[in-house]
Amino acid sequence: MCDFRNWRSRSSSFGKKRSIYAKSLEQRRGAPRFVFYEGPPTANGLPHPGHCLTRAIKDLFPRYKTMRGYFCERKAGWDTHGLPVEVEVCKELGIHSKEEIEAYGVEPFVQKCQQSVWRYMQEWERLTERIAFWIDLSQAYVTYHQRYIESVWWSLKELFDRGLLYRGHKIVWWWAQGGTALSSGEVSQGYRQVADPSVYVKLPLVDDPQTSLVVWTTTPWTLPSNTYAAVHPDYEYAVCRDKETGERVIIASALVDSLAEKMRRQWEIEQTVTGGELVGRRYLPPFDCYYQKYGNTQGKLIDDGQEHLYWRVVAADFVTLDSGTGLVHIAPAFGEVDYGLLVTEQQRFDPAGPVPELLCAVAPDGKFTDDCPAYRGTWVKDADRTIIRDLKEKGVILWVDQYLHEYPFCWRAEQDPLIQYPRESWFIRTTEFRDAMLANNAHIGWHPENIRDGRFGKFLESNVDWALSRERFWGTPLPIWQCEVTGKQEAVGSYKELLQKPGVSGTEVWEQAKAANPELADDLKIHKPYIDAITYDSPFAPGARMRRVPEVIDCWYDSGAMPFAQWGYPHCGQEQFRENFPADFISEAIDQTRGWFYSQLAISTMLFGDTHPYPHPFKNCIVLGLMLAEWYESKDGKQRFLTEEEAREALGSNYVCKTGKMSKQLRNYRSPQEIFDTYGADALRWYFFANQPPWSSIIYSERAIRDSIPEFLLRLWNVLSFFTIYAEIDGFAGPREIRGTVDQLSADELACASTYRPVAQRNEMDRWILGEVAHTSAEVIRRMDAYDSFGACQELIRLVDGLSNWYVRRCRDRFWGAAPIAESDDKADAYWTLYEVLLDVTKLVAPFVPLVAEAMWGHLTLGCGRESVHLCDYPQGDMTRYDATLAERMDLLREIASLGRSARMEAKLKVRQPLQRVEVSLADDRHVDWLQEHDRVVRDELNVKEIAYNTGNSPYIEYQVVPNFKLLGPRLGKLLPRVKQALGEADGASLVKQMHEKNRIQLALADGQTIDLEASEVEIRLKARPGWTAAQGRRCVVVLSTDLTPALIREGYARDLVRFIQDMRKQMDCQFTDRIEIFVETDAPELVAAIEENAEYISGETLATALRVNPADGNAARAWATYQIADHDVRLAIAVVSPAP
RNA sequence: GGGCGCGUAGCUCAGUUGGUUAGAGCGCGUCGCUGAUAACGACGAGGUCCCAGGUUCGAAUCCUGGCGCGCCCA
Repeated sequence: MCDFRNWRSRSSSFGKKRSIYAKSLEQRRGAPRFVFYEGPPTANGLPHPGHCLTRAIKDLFPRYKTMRGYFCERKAGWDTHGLPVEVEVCKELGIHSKEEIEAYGVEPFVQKCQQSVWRYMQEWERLTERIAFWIDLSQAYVTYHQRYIESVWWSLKELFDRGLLYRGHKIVWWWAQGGTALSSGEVSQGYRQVADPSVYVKLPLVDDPQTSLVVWTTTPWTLPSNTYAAVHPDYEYAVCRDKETGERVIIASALVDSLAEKMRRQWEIEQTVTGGELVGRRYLPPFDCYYQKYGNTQGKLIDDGQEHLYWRVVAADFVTLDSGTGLVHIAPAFGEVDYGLLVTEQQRFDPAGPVPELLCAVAPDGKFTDDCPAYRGTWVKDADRTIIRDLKEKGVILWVDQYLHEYPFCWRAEQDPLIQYPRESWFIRTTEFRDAMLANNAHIGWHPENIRDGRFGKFLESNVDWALSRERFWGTPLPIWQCEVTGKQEAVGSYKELLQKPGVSGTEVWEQAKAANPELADDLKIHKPYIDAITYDSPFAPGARMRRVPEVIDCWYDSGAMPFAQWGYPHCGQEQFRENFPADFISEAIDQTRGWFYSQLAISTMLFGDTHPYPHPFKNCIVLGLMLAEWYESKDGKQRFLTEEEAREALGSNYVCKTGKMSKQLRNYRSPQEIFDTYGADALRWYFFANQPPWSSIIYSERAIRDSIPEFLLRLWNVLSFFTIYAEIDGFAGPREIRGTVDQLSADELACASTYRPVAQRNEMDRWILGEVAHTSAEVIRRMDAYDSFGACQELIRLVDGLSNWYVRRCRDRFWGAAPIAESDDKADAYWTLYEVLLDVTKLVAPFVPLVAEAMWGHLTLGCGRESVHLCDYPQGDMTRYDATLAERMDLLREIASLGRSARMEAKLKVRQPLQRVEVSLADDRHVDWLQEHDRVVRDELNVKEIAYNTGNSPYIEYQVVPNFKLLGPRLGKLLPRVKQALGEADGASLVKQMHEKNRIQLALADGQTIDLEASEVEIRLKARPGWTAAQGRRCVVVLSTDLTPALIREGYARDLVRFIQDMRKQMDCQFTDRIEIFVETDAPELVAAIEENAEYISGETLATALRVNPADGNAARAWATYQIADHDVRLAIAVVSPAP
């Protein structure tokens, strides 16, 4: 007998599982590949529940495809570079800034980073094992390994040589005091509300100095670097004459009234123009520091003609009317969109001549440079006040007040405001591939589909060049060496290539470090600072040296290169790459849209777009939803609990249930480890798979996980438990009875057992459930092949429900019979059917719940055949076994039973009370004969003596004929409501009669028109007439006869008695096979009569060898218990006469 | 501010080209079963399908506009 709790803690040894994984691969070698790419997690943080979901989904499909016959290798990978690693190490060292790292020493710092990467490796490996994620950790690719980096280098050299890598500016959030850029995460931590000056500045037109553009800014210090003024080309602008001063200002028409009121001016609109008409007008900037030099400089446009480089009106779609004036001061050095505008302008000019440059009067330390002598050396924020004063004197300030807004400060130095600042950066010209990427994207199978044209497609459409470089330490070094004299650059594709350069030197730095500390990982030699030491002779200038540029690259590039870099391609692994490109399947959470999904697609499109047909590098991607936590907290939010029980204990009813982001700080979720220990990994897996489509957000709720167990896992396990109990009793040893080879225990193999009979010879129930299994297999395959794991789970749930609540429930007595299997075909059939179903179900669920399935396999195979269910083929679903008509009939049978129970409930007649008769009225007569032949189950289920079926007139029901809207809608259109009405008003019975006789209905409408309706165009519904104990469904009505005869009542008493005896058996811990003697004492003659009349039935049900009513030795010492039947006391005692062996 | 997604039972969610009684599980209630038993089963109550317009013979479903929530990006 098996204990359902066993599988919870069941966890076979890692070593054994690994070997089965290896075997599962080995036996598919040479088969078509199913290629899976592992998106590399970072192992320098603890895994959390979200990772469980990704790992579960990533495991499901490879397991499924392997069982389906594909060869699916699963190579693990680790993402190891990047800022998070540096931050961890900084925390450990208690330092923050880049300067501090440099003071500490780049060499020891990088060494620490390399070690830190593996800090939580064990936890990751344990999670991977516990959630039964089959992946080859021993062959994992690691992004800091030399082989990996050289592969990345090769790709960068390709891009460089094709002119796709360039140096430009990137506007970053800059901590001037610390001299470092902050990541967006860091920036968002530091926002707080401040009051900044709000300044409206006049920019007089060059050709009409009495008229000024008006721009608005909250950062006056950016005004010396002003380059353009932007308008929205579609907005209307007003030229307003100030009635007091006579001067004119230009602002957006929509804002004239509100601004005039704010500034207490009286403006009269002289003229309106569109933004487009303003484009090209020149103005005088607020400061002349650059104007003196460039004020009249013109450049040659690519489309012929000349234009002034700076201080013109330009068009920009990002201009809004929400604040300001509808005209925007553009300082490209200090704003990302501003910079974008400059780039757009630059592209209009012929690069042979002068082109607009980035005007930046501020140094990296946040102080003004010589470009702006008036404020030289002043910290920009301190200069604001002086700037406003100077501009006032100059008469170009229209208005000044204060503006409250959120502004970011440095999270490590709270008094330091961040500024947007241009840094030199390397870019990849991804914008050139925008259309190619979109074309590639169009071929990808996204799940859910909307990602393609939605979030991901939209992201691609607004593509900007990839800012590749990072001014950091721990990352893949950018493989570009630069001539110290000419500044000319070249890319290097491998370490070997580097060493072969002429006059190479500097390798000794690494060699010495390694000699001093032999423990150092060899992969470090290709990292900073060792790689920076390597220089060689410049091919561009005699005597000059080539030195590496100092940057490392964005670690997203690392992971995006994994389709080839995991093999070290092209330096090695060319064959592996060819065989494993592109991937059939990847999966990550939605936050990877701009991360790994993009980096992979972008790199692959650029490198392999010309040589490989789309899509690549992945064909299908399941985009997972975010995982949310659920917890309970006190109403003031101060106390938090993970379960409702804990909350209730501590707070009574003063708690609320919350769902929200998972948070390490809040500690609002349970560790996956605890869930595994309590409920088992499969419970978690099944919850993830079966409770919602993977792309909807998932609430990680302990309660929900627990509650999801009974519906499927426990139910399935109980069926197995039922089977094993009786298999033991009857000595049914399935696999051992097979003469011949026992391997996967397929139908062919089972057929070799002497008691196994062809399915066609078995009864309806057996054929039905085997058909259900076949049908479900086919459906599960269809859905899994479409990456619809949720739908597949629904099918499995349906199957197990039918198995447990119909097949086993209705077939129990077949297992209870006394005859040995060898002598009872029916019993043998029951065993072989249930056995085969369980085997197939075990295989079907194996990819979903591998641990439970493996335990089931063990119980079913008794050590015969394949050692693991995971080495079996997935059941294909033998559809010759599926009889659609039988399935429909069985469905109807279940519906009748259900309606019958409903009717009993209404009449308050418990099932133990037998009834003489039910009437079943059906909408049509297609299945009547069959139902009549097979109604034993219904009689049993409803405890009735007879069932009468009818499809004609019945006193209990009336007919309702309704149109088949789907068919008639297109045919009749507007006529349909009238047809519906006419059908409703006509006499249902006569319509049905007409239908039976002519197979069509002629319907007269109110206006005299006649409509001809075919049988398929209407639907006949049944309705119980009021006053009967009846229940109605779509297809039938079940009516109960509630008249009880004395004999029926007595039979009900007997069933009551049986129930009490069974109760006593249970209390006495009787074995299922124990025989007993029953003693009954009662004064009620009708009970005595009932017992005597049904003695055989009572003894049979309770395995009694003797039934003594009011025995002569009534006072003998027995364990009497008193029960009540129909208000009479009944005293009962039982004694075991022959215990089970 | 922009993009994407989501609003369906007390809770968590299904609902496949629009078709007339909107489903499941949990929870709740009533009852049953007691040879699957530290289980199991049935039945029931519970819905303005966020709101308002529109398209249509017909809308939870399609369109438009609101409102609310979430994520991503500014």
